[in-house]
Amino acid sequence: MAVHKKEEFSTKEQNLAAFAKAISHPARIAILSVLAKRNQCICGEIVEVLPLAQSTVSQHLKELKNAGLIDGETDGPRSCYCINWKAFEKFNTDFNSLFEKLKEANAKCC
Amino acid sequence: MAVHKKEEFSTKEQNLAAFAKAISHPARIAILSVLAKRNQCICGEIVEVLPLAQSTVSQHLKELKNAGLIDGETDGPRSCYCINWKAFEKFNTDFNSLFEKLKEANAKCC
DNA sequence: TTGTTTTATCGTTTTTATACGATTAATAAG
DNA sequence: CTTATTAATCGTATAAAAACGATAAAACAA
Repeated sequence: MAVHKKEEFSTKEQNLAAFAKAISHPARIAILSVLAKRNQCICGEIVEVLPLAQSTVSQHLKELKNAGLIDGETDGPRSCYCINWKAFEKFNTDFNSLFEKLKEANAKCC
Repeated sequence: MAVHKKEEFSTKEQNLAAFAKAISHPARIAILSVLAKRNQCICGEIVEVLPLAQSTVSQHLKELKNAGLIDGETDGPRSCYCINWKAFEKFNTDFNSLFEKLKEANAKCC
């Protein structure tokens, strides 16, 4: 049991789910929000704003980066991060292509 | 350790994260996609389409319902589900209000 | 070279999620 | 009343996520 079957779904479904997973924690929403407001930001500034330990923030940043939602590069001993807007545009497109089609129908159950 | 700190973030951040969490699994994306295409659908039809056991699908449906993304009502021994479009509109609004503002800036790191 | 600052990684613990089979509950059909 | 159909729930096993402290690595400063 507990064998994961994610790979049995379509690529589009997997991609959408992966993006959603990346933003499925309030800390990561908060990180993205800070990056959106400041355009770019070093790790330490994010740690100051969040109610989490440095190692935990670093972990969240890593997940966001792995999911492709942010880019990061080192600047001396610091790490500078910014949002990868292309990933957000892709999410919006795929999201709408799956769910927007019938919105005007506004059906109720049965 | 491993104390969860989700409650220390803003309501908006928590709501966005909760919505994202609900769609963070390809099976739930697939369920929503089926519901969007068919407008409404009984549980058994969804089970037929997905590569998962009935109990697992039922679990996913419960999560989607708890998160407010779908509505469901019983029809005899069957259960009929449909998408709650209002929840999707709210997600779109909140999502954009957090992240859309600086898109045109399109900044690169540092 | 030595020390300081900054961030990433490691190891660990606790909690949550995923998945299934088995069972239960409820309705419909005979 | 009995039986079949349908879906939800329970119990359980495994996997993944969240969080922290401690440590390591890298760059800069003294």
